[in-house]
Amino acid sequence: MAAESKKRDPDKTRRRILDSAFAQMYKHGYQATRVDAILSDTELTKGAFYHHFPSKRALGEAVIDEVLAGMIEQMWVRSLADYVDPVVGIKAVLQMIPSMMGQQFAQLGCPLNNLAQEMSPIDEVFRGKLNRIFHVWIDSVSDALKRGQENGSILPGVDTHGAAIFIVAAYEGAVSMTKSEQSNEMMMICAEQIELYLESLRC
Amino acid sequence: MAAESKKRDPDKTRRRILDSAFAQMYKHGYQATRVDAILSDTELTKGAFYHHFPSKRALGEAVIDEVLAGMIEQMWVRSLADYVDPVVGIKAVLQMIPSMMGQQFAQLGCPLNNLAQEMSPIDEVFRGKLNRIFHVWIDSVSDALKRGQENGSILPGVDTHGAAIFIVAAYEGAVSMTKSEQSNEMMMICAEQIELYLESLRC
DNA sequence: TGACAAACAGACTAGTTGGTCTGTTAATGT
DNA sequence: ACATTAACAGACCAACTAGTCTGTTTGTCA
Repeated sequence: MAAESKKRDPDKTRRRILDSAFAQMYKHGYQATRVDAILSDTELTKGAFYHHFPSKRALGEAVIDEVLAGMIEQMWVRSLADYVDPVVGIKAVLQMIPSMMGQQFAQLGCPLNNLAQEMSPIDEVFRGKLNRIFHVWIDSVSDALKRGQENGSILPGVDTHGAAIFIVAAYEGAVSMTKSEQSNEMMMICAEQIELYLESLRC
Repeated sequence: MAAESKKRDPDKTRRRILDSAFAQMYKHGYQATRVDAILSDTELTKGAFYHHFPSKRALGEAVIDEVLAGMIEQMWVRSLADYVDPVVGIKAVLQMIPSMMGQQFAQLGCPLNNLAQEMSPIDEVFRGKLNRIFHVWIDSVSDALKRGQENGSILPGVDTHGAAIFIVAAYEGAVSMTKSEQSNEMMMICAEQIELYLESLRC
């Protein structure tokens, strides 16, 4: 049978909740995300929801741990590892992301930064989780730059940690401006300047 | 009489509401700001509040128009106008703001960017107001750079508009990282790199 | 096949929240 | 002094929201 919609699949159900929650949190933020909205979106009920998650907060934390962290891992950490030249790698990622996520990215910004900005001042647990992801990201950029120094594509004098922080910060700033403007124009202008900065790290 | 707390001063009352609302919105965002919280903070009542503002939304818009816009005007537009050398001016503002706003800035970030990130995807009116302020800010940086080109402190080849956008973006990114980390360390590291970028615009 | 637990269904609740409505009090102009 | 209105006071309400509780159904394993 093809239409086996009545069959139970707890793992899939949990995933659906997680995905719907991510979409809601991405657009409205954690606080403005409504459990009821997730329920009508997934066509599930209160019973199903609270069977899989003890609370809205637990769901929020699970979204960070199981969805968000994986996205950064996939988009940045793994991608950068593929390139010998970090400048080429970072440039490639910078152009891949907007095209991969499409219009949504210009409208909704960076899901990690969105949540970090909302939650950092009001919840230490959320902030800790989000900030740790930021540092995984920064470290992956820093590592790429270090490898570049070892293979002679990056100037030896470059402070890789400081540069990595700035690259992530500049990128987040560019995404923020893009979101405020609701147009990819801002992203392209900023990307140009970031690339200029990246070239200045070259040998 | 010194203690004239019973006297009525509608302008001052309105200001108190506006200031309290700004503080709440700065910390929690617009959506999570509660009218009741403003009332207990200002020790006013529902009657007073809804006499001065027809709705929470109108209050939010007033905070943007009357508080936020003024802050950017004061912090950036007026400050930059005082300097002949735009690089010196931007550097000075970059260091003035965190020291002026103190610990709050590292914890709560940039009030303009906070609101823009929260509201841009879900409310066109808010986004329009916030984005306009961003452009006033960008234009003031752009104008400073143009004056620098005229008086020979900035390279003639520099795209002042693009550079101005990037400076604001990089600054917002730096503030975001600082807020996520809850430490001024991020701000200082990024400021260093921004200054490096600024020097590259020099003659 | 029959017990037993996991997976779900959905009515219900207690606490919030923005906003309304009917007053009361202070200023202001005549 | 008196009328009139702006500025406020605060009880009240309807809609909403996270979470609970009592079931019912489905899978699993002996």
